[in-house]
Amino acid sequence: VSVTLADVAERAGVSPATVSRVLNSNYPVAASTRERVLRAVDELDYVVNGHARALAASSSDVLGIVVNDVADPFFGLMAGAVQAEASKEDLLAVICNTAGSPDEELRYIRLLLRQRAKAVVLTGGSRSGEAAYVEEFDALVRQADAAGTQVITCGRPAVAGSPAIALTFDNRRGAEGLTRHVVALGHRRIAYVTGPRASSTSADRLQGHRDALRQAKIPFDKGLVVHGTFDREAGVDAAVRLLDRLDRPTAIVAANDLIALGLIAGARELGVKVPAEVSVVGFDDLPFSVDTFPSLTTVRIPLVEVGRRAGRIAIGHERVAPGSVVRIRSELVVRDSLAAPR
Amino acid sequence: VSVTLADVAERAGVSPATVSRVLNSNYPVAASTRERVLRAVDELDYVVNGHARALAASSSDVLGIVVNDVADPFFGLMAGAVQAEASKEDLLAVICNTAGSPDEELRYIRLLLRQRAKAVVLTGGSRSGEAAYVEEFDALVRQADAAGTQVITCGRPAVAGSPAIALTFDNRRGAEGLTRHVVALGHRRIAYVTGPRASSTSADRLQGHRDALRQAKIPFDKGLVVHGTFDREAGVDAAVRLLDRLDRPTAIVAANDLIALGLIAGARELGVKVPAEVSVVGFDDLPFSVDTFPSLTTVRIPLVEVGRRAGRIAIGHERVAPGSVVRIRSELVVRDSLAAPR
DNA sequence: TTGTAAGCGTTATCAC
DNA sequence: GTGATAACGCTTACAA
Repeated sequence: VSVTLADVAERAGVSPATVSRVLNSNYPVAASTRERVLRAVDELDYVVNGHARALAASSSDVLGIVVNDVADPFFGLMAGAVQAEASKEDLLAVICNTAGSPDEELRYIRLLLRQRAKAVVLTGGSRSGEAAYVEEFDALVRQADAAGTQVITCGRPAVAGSPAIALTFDNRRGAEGLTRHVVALGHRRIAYVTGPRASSTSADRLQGHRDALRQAKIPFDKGLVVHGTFDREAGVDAAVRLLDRLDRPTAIVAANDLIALGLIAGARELGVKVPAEVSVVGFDDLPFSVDTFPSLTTVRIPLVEVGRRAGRIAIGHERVAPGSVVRIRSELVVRDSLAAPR
Repeated sequence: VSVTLADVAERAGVSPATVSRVLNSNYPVAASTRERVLRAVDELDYVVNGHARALAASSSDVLGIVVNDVADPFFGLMAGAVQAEASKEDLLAVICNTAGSPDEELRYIRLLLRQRAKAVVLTGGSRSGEAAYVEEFDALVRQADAAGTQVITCGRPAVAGSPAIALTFDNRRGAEGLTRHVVALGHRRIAYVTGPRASSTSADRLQGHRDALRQAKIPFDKGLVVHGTFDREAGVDAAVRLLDRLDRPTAIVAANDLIALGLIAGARELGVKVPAEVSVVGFDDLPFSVDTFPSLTTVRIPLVEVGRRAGRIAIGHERVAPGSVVRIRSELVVRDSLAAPR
């Protein structure tokens, strides 16, 4: 069905090579010939076959970005920044949405490797636990390295011996500092709403929270931990579970801002005042966290900078040795959703 | 540098054809042979060349989604929904971020056509005005049709005679209803903060606003219109311009929720109470609009359903004739950011 | 300036 | 079951 370069050549009365030259304008071609070729292209609605081209020229100008959830600004911010850098080098960045599925993630990585992408940027934490996944993932990273595709992770723990370049977030320390701050204000009964069990980000942040509790000699109470997902709804659900009872906590620490947002919304629905009756804090400092009411106390991760950095490494503007680990610092951001307990 | 199928064949002591058969498991192969081949694949870290495969098999399992801004949930919601549908058919959806640049948009569409994507889903309004862009865009849609790539637009005005399938938003009617509602509450001095001039979405919504003013016999005052972009910052800027003066409007209509969010934030900074001193309304009903303070009165566009619909059409689960137009209805959502003027 | 022809790394159609 | 071998549609020396 498809019209090929040969068809165009025939129609223009020239050789395929000439058509190719016109199309790539990387070689002198007589103006009149060029003219005829372009007309033929137009008349036939010809579109080069990218696969054939990539195969023949063994070139590739695409760069992949893998995200868990495009609708979550946490990922959107990083992805957008990577894309912006990529476009500076005329690379085309394609974003792949796994919707949180490990299988989809692997499928997309495979796709990108098959397409010989220049680089693959993986955003978000890894999945601990699932052995098959971890093994396959590591194998893919090795293959990528062998095939010359650079792998850059953003927010995933560095794997010893892996050729991937890791931009890591100090989730544990950030969470520790956050809870320490909550404790410093006098809170003792502090709940925690965590993300998916399998997520390394969840695990690290929860660990940081526990570190802070231990330092303050506050016993860790499992009954005050709610497990869920990383989205707003999880926060709303958790609010109901934590606030609709007599022995409610004076503060709730959320594993991310989206959950915190849900907590605030849930509290409002239940008629519980934030921060007067319960404090809520988040993590990530997504743009909306300044617009919630009350505005959110949280831990800032410079996501746009992370994306920009990953992009620059991917396009070779910043040279980093394979296997390097770049630690991204997070920072406490104090706003209005946290106050001393009454 | 790259290891090829032939390398694997040699290592396994079989022919390339056999390796191919093992890899695609679409043909009987002796278990022992298969075993050897797989080991060779593993040892060599072999990754099939997707371009060669696509060329030889003339197959393609990718679907493209073009968005203006990944970090904007307006696009993220649609893109995520399209992706979710695509994955049901084992298609891989790649999202391309144009960052609002017409050139990038065209580049990505070209990329997708070259890659012989199954379908291309274009989200967001079109750019009116720029003739060269419009012409090139229409040419690409024609080429896509010729090459068998289905084009589906979401929120872009339908083009007569175009083979693209258009899911259109009733921006004009939605905006008209919104402003009519504002007027009904008694507002007469109503400002409008619009998006990019070249955007069809901007133009349509502003037109709807003017329609409503005309019906109410309220003269249109250019001094009350602020031009900007579709993001939060534009709203903050507009707030300063509109509220920091004596003859300030009693209500401000924003071209989208992000702008409205900025307006509310700006008003708060200026110490102007919403809705007591100024009402603010938005458009789109993004998820956060229920979490702002006060919550946002807006017009709902069912973005997730739109994306799902586009996805279903793209994967052939829903049959729609080329050139069809599907009108998506919008709906007024009344919340707290709008009140009668004092 | 233009044409010829040899790849690029797969898959698919034959034979064996 | 397995192995040659011809496509697939393009780029790029090398010739002319």
